[in-house]
Amino acid sequence: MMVTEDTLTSKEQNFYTIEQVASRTGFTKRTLRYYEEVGLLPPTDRTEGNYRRYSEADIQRLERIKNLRDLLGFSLTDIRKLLEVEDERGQIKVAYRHETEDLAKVVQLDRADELIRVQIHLIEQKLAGLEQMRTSLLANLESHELKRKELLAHIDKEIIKN
Amino acid sequence: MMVTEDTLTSKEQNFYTIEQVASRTGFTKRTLRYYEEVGLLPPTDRTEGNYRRYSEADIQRLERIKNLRDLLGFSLTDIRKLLEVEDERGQIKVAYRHETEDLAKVVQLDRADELIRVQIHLIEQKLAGLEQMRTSLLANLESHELKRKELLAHIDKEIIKN
DNA sequence: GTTAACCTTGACGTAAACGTTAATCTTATG
DNA sequence: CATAAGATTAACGTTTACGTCAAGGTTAAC
Repeated sequence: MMVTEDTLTSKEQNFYTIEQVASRTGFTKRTLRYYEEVGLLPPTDRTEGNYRRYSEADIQRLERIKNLRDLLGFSLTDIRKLLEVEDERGQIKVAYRHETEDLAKVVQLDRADELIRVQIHLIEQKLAGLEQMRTSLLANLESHELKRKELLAHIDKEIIKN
Repeated sequence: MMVTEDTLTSKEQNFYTIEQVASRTGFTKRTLRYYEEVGLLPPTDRTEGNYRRYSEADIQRLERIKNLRDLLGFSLTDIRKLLEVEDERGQIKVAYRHETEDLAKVVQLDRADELIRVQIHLIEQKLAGLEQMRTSLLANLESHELKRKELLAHIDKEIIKN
């Protein structure tokens, strides 16, 4: 039998089995392996027996993926690109300590910004479309409200007449 | 050779070939036929020679479908259900002239509103998620701007020193 | 140390949403 | 009326995003 609770609370480093991550994130185990396979999630740590061990960081990345997929409707390819940009940004921060050329840093910042701006543009397009849809739907509700009043007034008249 | 402009402006009834609809909506011709096949778009009128003739109403429905698909990320099955609801609403309007029961109309309006509200809720959730993403990305740009200034200042100092 | 529960990697299967090709028919000009 | 440009259906192909075995290795508990 297997434990259901995490037994590695010793070093405060919390790890999770694929089963635990599946139940906590809502993804299936298959999906978790698939995301690793296609490069959405970097290969996790492994145990001695080659079992995957997920970290808190992995889980947070998965939550991010879920938002991008379910909330924003991005394809996995889109998501991978988005996350690659973020990863690159992370690496820029690391490079900050090892890079000797200040100019090279600036160039990398410029590159990161360029990609971020692309993302923002995409997001703003979706925002505009969604807002338009919303106002249109709200207008529908308004017009229904009017019709409802008319109908109810008419019904009242009928009642009074009898 | 075929005309590129519509030649049927006689009865003010504007019709479009599948090619024209494709270029105006951004869907491919294959997709337009497919949507008809799976019941997303009701079978259009046909010409004598069995060519599809799209109306303005068809185009508007297609724009709606595009929004639901691209902006909200609904599956075609979801969209079909949503549009079926709207069709129901359309039929309510027709029923407006034939329905004798005012109360029945009100009930149907209520039902329609309920479903519209569900859509609005979905949209607002997506809006919130997108706005959060945008502000987060904008914050990134800001912080990069700061770092860039620091780096450039440092570079200037180096230059002056030499 | 065996067994049940859980993991691993293939590898093949599948549903959705179209793409592509083929064979044939229409139709607006020259 | 011939013909090029565009339309039709039918059918098979493709991509994405996983589902589903199958064959075997691992581990905790008895």
